[in-house]
Amino acid sequence: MKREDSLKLSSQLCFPLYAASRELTKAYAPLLKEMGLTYPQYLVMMVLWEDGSASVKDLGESLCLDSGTLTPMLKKMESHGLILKTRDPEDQRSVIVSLTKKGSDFKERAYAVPAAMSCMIGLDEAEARSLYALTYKLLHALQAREQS
Amino acid sequence: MKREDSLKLSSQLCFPLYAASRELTKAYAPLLKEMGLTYPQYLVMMVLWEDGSASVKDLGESLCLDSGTLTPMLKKMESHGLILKTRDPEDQRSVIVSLTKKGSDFKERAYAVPAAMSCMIGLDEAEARSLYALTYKLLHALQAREQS
DNA sequence: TCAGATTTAATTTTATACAACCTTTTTGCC
DNA sequence: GGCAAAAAGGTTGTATAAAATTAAATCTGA
Repeated sequence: MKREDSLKLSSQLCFPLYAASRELTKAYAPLLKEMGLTYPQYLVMMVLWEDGSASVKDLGESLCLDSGTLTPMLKKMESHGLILKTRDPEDQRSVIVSLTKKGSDFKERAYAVPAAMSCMIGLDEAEARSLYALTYKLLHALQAREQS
Repeated sequence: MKREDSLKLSSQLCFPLYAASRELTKAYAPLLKEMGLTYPQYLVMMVLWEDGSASVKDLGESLCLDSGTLTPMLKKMESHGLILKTRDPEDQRSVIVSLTKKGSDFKERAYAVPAAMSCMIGLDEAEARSLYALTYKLLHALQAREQS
């Protein structure tokens, strides 16, 4: 690529990723609205549906989010009756997040979400698999960079 | 995929996209810091470096951002001396954004940014091209959905 | 054992994002 | 011309995000 093209928006790999990520969040919104969830909140719920409970640190590592984002988000989810927060008796620094009955029951309704989304992405299965692999590879490369 | 797996975080196509997008923004930050730009502001600058000037509507269409995001962002960029805002004499509704000398001069320094980023993404050229194509395909599919 | 280092959350500050709504201006259309 | 509809940008309210700082609890090595 010529130097003078390297600053064109259309040459950027990062821009469609950034834009598609935001459009995806917007596409999720109407599906999650009936459960009163936002997309990041839905991700927290997925971790909890799978693992039962998790510390704030665990959630942060799973979702690549820090406490500055999670703490206010979890506070809202708690006030909406989806989760409970308790201190770990073994280590009082750690806050354990778990599901309420309501939060747990939402799992059944949530199965409709990935089903509906798969119709919206406009990719066939091979493309979706390829995109999945590439975004994870990119994510891991960027995370490795953070250590140094 | 089995139904019970469909809500696992590791089955989601959207999550690595969402996480990688945020990690990318973080990776850009130190490169842009010396120019006092954030990643979204850098995108605005790229449009202006390429086109010279653009209305708020043009910027919104190019970057998939609405006035609720752009208006305060452009206000900051103006106060930092990077851009100018003038009303279009042809259409008083429209605000034309253009570069100051300082903003224009930053283009030379910015060539270092895509060069540095290409080393960070951990993808070879074929993978980068493939990811570019897939994210644009996804972006366009999601945008088409918005009309309906 | 106990002082310092580390870990874990919470808080604060700054900067997006987006939906919903509002104001001003322009455009159609009769 | 006159007026409804559309277009453009701004405003408000809510929800992330991330960096930097603080505070509390735990761990660790001399």
